[in-house]
Amino acid sequence: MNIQFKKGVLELCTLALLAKKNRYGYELVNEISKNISISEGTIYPLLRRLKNDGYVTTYLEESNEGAPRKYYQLTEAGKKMGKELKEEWLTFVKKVNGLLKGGVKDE
Amino acid sequence: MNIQFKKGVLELCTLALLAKKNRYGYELVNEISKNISISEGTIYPLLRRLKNDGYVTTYLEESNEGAPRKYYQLTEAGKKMGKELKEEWLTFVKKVNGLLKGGVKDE
DNA sequence: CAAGGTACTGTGTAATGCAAGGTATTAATT
DNA sequence: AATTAATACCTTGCATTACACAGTACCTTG
Repeated sequence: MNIQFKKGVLELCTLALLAKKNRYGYELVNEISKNISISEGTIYPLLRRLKNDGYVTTYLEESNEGAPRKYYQLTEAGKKMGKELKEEWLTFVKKVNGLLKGGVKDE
Repeated sequence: MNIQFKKGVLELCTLALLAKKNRYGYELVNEISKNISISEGTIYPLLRRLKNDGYVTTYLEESNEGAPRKYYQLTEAGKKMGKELKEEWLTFVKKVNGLLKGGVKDE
């Protein structure tokens, strides 16, 4: 998979998944990996960034298996950011697809 | 506009535009800028990379105004690369959009 | 202790932004 | 005619940023 396409999109995906329900980091990696190949070392720094920027809060919860899970929860700012990013993404895709098709017509 | 979304996509757009007809650098900047904001300093290094990788060849042609124009022309490898990148892009977009919608259903 | 689930860190890569520089041609000015 | 301005065009260098990859560390169960 083309690495470059992912830039900026992982943040969008993360916010979108968290908009559905709270999740812990390892779970996010697995969910996203179903569609887009990523590794843990990519998600955790991203989550820390989101927390530093005030888009998510975290809380710990015990797990039946393994270490306690750190759940991530969207703040109001995070929800807003998620919506905006999604809009930007959809607009961006339209523009790119426009370039892919057109380009000959005029001039 | 979200800078990160552009990563990898500019190459795709460039190859797509060149697939329609040969163009010179400055023209490419203007064409792409109609949809996606970029600057010359971004496109020229990209074009050089494409040339080094054997995806395009170049030839000079005089211009009525200003310096002679360096036209960029796709090689066979470039055409192939363009098609592949486009496929990858379309697939990628589908997957991302899938994540944006779904995410709750299963599990 | 072994194994696997979970969280985190550090270093490297690669694409883009931005700013600045450089060349060539035409038009305006002197 | 010579200088200058303006425009079109090409190039380079440094900073930024997100992601990959590999490695560390903890916890729990068997």
